[in-house]
Amino acid sequence: MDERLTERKKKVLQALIDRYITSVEPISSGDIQKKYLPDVSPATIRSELSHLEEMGYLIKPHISAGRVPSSKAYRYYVENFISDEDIDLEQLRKNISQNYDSVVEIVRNGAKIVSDVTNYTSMLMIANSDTLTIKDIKLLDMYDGSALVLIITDSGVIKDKEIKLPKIEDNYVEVANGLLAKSFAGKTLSQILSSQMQVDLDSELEDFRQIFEGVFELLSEYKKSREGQLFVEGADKIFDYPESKNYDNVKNFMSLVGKKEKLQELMKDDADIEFSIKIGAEDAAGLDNMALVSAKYHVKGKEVGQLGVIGPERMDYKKVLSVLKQLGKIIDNLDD
Amino acid sequence: MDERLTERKKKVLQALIDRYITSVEPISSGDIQKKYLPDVSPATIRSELSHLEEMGYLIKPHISAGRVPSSKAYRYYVENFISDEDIDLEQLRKNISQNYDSVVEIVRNGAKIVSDVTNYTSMLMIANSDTLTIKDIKLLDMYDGSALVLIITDSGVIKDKEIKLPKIEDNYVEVANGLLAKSFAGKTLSQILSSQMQVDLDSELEDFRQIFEGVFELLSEYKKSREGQLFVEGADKIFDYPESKNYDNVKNFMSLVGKKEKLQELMKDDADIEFSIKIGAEDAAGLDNMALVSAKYHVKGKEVGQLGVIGPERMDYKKVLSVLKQLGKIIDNLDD
DNA sequence: TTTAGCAGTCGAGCATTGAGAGTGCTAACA
DNA sequence: TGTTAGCACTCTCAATGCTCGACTGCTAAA
Repeated sequence: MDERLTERKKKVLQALIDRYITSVEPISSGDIQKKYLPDVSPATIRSELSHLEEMGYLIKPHISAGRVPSSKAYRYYVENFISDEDIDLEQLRKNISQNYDSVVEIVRNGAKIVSDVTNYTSMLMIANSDTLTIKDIKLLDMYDGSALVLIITDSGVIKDKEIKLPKIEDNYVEVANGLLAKSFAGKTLSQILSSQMQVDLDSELEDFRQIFEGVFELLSEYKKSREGQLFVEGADKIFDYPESKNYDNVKNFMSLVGKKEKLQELMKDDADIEFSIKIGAEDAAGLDNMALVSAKYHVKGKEVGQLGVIGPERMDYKKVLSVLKQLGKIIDNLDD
Repeated sequence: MDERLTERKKKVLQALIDRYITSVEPISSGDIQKKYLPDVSPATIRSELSHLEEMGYLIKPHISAGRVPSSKAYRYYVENFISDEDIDLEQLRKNISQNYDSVVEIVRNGAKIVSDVTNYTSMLMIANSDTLTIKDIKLLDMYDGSALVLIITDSGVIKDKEIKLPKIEDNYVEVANGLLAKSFAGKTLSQILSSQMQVDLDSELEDFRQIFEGVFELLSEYKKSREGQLFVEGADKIFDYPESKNYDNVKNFMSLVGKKEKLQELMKDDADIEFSIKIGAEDAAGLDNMALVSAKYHVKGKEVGQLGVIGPERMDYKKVLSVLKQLGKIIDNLDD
């Protein structure tokens, strides 16, 4: 989009969006003139508006109403009108430190925090664990025919689970431990779970096949259990928006928020972008009149998931972006 | 409530409710006469209806409309008109076995299953862990200044976590293990976490205070992390109900479903009842025009949580109860 | 006790109306 | 060429009144 807007058109557009975001009612030429551009007449603004409408930035609900921003306008808005200075860091910090004790709690409650602070519906999706690296695997004999499997990973997470042991010979567990470490240490979860590697092991380590199969099963179960888990908070926030006056909006919103798979899909879409903003149905099917802002989260530099906000297209992008950014920093910078 | 209803009144009431549950529109005298009691005239039914209304079982939305059941009517209905025979066991079994492989998955997806099958919003709450019994606690030296804590409980759950070790002397971990086992084995989580016991230990085991404190912390964190976790599925189901035509209904419903604390409270209320049915605001504040059916869940005889359905007051109680009962049996009877 | 008949009540749907809000256009002006 | 005032036009919204249809409650008779 290399359409250039004149300075005045920019001003008008920004004024209209700013105003619309707070009032959520069609904005008229007189409105803008009074509060933002008192030096020109409403008629002038009308002609600017009508031009902006031609360019696709504005929509008229009907002929005798004011105008409303289009998705394109919001996109222009987030790209051009939002700067980092708008961020209110301290307030969020205070808010969080007042209500949450530990880091773990903050991460666990990420969605709730964001929803509380922004007053929009928000969601937290746990990153998939493909790049999780195994540091060590240990079997711990429980002396009752089973063993405890400990999987030590690079993100400090340890997965525990019991598996049944085959007939136990004296140093069976010990040997198995050595083999497991040798086979798995340093590998990522997805490397391990690729079928190729399974075949290799099958032929080489016949005696320990059972153990290995158990471990594979545990790993894949673990992976599955973490796969894109998604938590939604504040779904009822929509009733605080004026948009909820319109039944279809509520229904759309709710049916989207209810479909976790759909949300996961939306969140996953841009796995490689730090911040993603999707506005309206043109950006993602099903997002009619809605927008989704999401951000990656890291703990000690390692990606742990995504946090997102979903709300009406006219959401307060400044606020949402600043909250997501700040929370991201807070989470990433903590020393456990 | 020891009001006796005549046989005919019962018939009329049941007919009206049955009909209302499917049509969700006020039921008229003629309606009932035609489909249920063709041997008497509408006028007769009218007088019965007007009597039932006096008794508080029926409500007239307005004078020229038919009648609608009151909360009291639903209560009478679930207590008197539902028998166990109505249950359709096979279909549910099939449905579940088609879509889910393992028991773990069924438990994890309990809310989703119930929501899918009943077409109502449903929720799953994990039981609190007060009665969880510790079988053993083991420290596993990681040789990097920290140790892995393994807590082996009676429900096969094993909690894993690292804690920092104080200066390590040779057999420190070994001794600690002995002490931990001696102190904790056989106790329940709530026994351990009572402050009384902490004091005992403080005086007796000064050298290992740090370890014990670490373990206490882990246990209480564990408890907290499991405390009444609640998952809601199918919140958007309300849009399939005719009730959603009414904006206030939707809003009420959504704001209840959005408030997890409130839902937890409602679920916890009757912790000692196997099946609980709450109908309308008289049974629980905030439940206007809604009903909540919930049931305890057990795995191998041990309570693991509650499953509930929340929907309009006129929900299909037969179906919901049968699904909850059957799923309960399926979960309890499985051999891992 | 039951019933038929009938008057009475109310809601849903529809058309009509007037007020209010904004726009687009035109013609004049800088 | 860009800006402006003025005005006609369009459309929504809320209020009003109307009719139609659906039930009920009552009364009087069986």
